[in-house]
Amino acid sequence: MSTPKNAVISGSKAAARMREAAIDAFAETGYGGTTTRQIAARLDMSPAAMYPHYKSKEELLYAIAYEGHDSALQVVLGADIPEADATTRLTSIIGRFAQWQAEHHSRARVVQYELAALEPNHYRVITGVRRRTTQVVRDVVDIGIATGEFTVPDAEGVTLALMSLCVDICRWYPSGRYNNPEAISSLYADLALRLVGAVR
Amino acid sequence: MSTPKNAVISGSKAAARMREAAIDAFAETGYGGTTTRQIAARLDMSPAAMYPHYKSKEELLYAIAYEGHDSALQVVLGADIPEADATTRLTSIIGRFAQWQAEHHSRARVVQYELAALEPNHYRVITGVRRRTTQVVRDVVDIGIATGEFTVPDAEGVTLALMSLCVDICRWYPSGRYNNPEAISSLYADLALRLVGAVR
DNA sequence: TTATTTTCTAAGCACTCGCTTATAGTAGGC
DNA sequence: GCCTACTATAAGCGAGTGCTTAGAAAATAA
Repeated sequence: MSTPKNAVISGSKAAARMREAAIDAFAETGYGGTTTRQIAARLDMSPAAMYPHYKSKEELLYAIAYEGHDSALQVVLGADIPEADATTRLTSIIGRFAQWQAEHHSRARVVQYELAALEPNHYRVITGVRRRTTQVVRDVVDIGIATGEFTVPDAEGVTLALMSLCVDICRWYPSGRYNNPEAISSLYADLALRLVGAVR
Repeated sequence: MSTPKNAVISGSKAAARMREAAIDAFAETGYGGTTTRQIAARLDMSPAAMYPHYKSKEELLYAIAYEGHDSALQVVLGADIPEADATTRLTSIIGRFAQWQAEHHSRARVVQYELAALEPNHYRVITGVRRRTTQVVRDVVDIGIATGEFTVPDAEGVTLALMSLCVDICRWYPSGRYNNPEAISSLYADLALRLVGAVR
């Protein structure tokens, strides 16, 4: 779970609504291009309404970024099937991760593109969570190489590409025929197997 | 060429310096998070220094976005080898396009991530240029499928993935061993051939 | 109920925003 | 030389910025 174990995210209903409003606003106009008044206005509240819940605009972004990255990590961990072969595992992990990026494309955009606005200490926490998510994929790639299921000259490069491909979904989704999370999921599962040269 | 054929980009030396300063600033703090005063300060100029060259902050962004997208299109067109086979063409195009993204990662970030701040008319011009760039890749994918060089169940999806993969470079570059444009170029050329299932 | 804590608002502070205006400096053509 | 066109500045306008304070309202606990 993500909610109570760190003091980062307030459990209050109003705080959650503020985060949702902020996500929409940040996704549309960026962190620097969004004012705290605009966020409050989306909830028909006064300009000061954010401050009982978050000490600053940056703390609000941090709460959003932490919740989002932790959520993505849980999705990847939950999609893994440790007892299955590497091909099945990679299909499940990338399919679900890509689906999450599509389903939550506004959230994903804020969470992944606005990190530069975080304080150094906050930034470090977020990149730590992100590293753990990447490591789940990397481990499966390594196992697939070891068992001979995958043919990969460069595990680091391919892992980078797998993550990069999924993360970029929030920049363009939806587009053309790829306008629903299920279509994304199956496309990206296939692309992932191609990238690792899986025998099929 | 990109400079004189449209009135978008001023040929003046000072205007070019303003664009460079703005690119660095926008890449670091985003369009909304950057002030015109900060841009001027990078050139040790007064807060009003931008206005003889650009009517507004948005016009400055538009000039940057247009120049950047046009430059990327020229790179892709220049990398194509129409008389060669599809495998060679795709290798050249994606290798050079990815290399450009790495070499110009600050510029690429502004050009690709800050488009939402453009006026609708300006936005439309930019997406037009982007569509032409994508079409170059799409055409080669289609030809490779037709000649049997590539095995692709879904040309639209694979083209989307090829572009997406390259565009996302500016979000993370440099990283680990992938810290120079040549390494990016060869990695991405290989990844592209994997994605299209090229016979090798 | 009353007492306590939490959540919100009205008002406003010190400062910054994009941009305008009026003017000074400067480079090149004649 | 001098005119013209361009490039820059100083000063400042109206509006908006993140955030603070004091206190009202609302929810929760006793």
